[in-house]
Amino acid sequence: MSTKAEENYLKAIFKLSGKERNSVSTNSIAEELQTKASSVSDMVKKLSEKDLINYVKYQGVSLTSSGNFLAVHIIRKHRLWEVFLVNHLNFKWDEVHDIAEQLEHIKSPELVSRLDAFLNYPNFDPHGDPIPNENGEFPKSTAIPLNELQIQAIGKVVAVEIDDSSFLHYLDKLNISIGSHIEVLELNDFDNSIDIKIDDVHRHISIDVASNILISVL
Amino acid sequence: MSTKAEENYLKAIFKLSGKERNSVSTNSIAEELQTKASSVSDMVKKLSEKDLINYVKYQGVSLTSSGNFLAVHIIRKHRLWEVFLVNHLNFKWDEVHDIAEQLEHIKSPELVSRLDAFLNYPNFDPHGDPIPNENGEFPKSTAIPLNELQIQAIGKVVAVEIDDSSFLHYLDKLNISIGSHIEVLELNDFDNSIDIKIDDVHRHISIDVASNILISVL
DNA sequence: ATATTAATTTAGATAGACCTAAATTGTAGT
DNA sequence: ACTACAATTTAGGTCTATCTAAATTAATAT
Repeated sequence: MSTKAEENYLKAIFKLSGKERNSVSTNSIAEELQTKASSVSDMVKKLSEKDLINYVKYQGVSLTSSGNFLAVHIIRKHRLWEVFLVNHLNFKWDEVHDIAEQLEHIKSPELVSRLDAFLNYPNFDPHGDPIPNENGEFPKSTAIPLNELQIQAIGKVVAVEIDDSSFLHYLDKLNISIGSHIEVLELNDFDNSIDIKIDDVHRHISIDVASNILISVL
Repeated sequence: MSTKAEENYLKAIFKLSGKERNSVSTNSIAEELQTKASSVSDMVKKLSEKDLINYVKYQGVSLTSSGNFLAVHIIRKHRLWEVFLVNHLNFKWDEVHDIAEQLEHIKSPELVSRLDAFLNYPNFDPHGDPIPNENGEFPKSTAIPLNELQIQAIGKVVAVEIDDSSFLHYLDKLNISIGSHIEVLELNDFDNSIDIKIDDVHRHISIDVASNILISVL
């Protein structure tokens, strides 16, 4: 049985290793989990003994298939709970992260599958992030980050890559939400910022914001 | 901020001290929480330092008003989640206890009040147990244990006092559920067992079962 | 090739929650 | 009033998950 701390480490490693399944450094895990590198060294040893990660001293870690499976299932729970909180308890999308962080550690496979059914087997959470099914498979998405669009491209916001409340709050202020239609007006080479049009309003956004907004091109 | 362990102790003390708010012994807490008396001694000291309980060595403990408040709110969360699990996720009443034990420790006042609203401010959980409101006040009930009924009395089952799945399963087998109509046919002095009629079927039940079924007399 | 530096690991502590075994206290029965 | 026993507490240890500070290893730059 995995502890909450272990689950948080697996989730962090999953997140950091990205789609390319890169190996992840001790320091980056420490940064992600707001803890010290020495603590990470300790935990990484334990996870390795449990065969949840591959670990060679001084060479970073990567998830084993069972570690990956566990991580994905925690993400599944997190995102299902977010759907519940937003769709049924009327939370806003920027309010649910911390609560879902707690709920994701509830242990009951039956609960997860019934929650999934109750929510009508959603494929995406309120931030547009894909929800893996019980086999750990993610729904496909062809979305690309807003900053990779061509000039004059028109697309629809399908997801955001950060679930941090200050970021989401900022998007709310710009009137950007899942489903918003966006047209790229101008790409500014000097700072990589972008001029866009949303609901006929012109906006100027930074690369940091744009790269975390996923678009499906129309 | 209270830990899970502390919350479980407060809940246990609340349960054991009963309506009379009796002082509770170390041993009984250990028994209730399936732990050792020495562990209870340790924890009781900590809770006392936090002013959640009154504690004098060798003389048992009782909840302070803030301890009581906390305990009641955990019970509130537990019971609200049980309503959710049974009414919305279609769990059976004998399946929800362990999951609610986990959910009750989720920390988010906003979540509790929204869940309460979503569930339509229920007064009783699926076992008929009263759900305290946000001020910690329990809805009144005039129900009495089945074993205290007079012969020939007719009543309705309004609650059960044990949440244990084997007990609930047994009641299912006897066809007893919240709302069942029961008539007392015979009281057997020698073993305090009772003959009852449910849905025109005669049943024989022990005092141990009867004392945990609460009846509202018709 | 080697020295510096940055990343990582180890050593040794701490805090929470538990344990066993030993010591202490309260109380019931004579 | 005293003794025996049961209940309770203390002492000292374990395990998990942290930490700081020191030591080690890897990588980089000259």
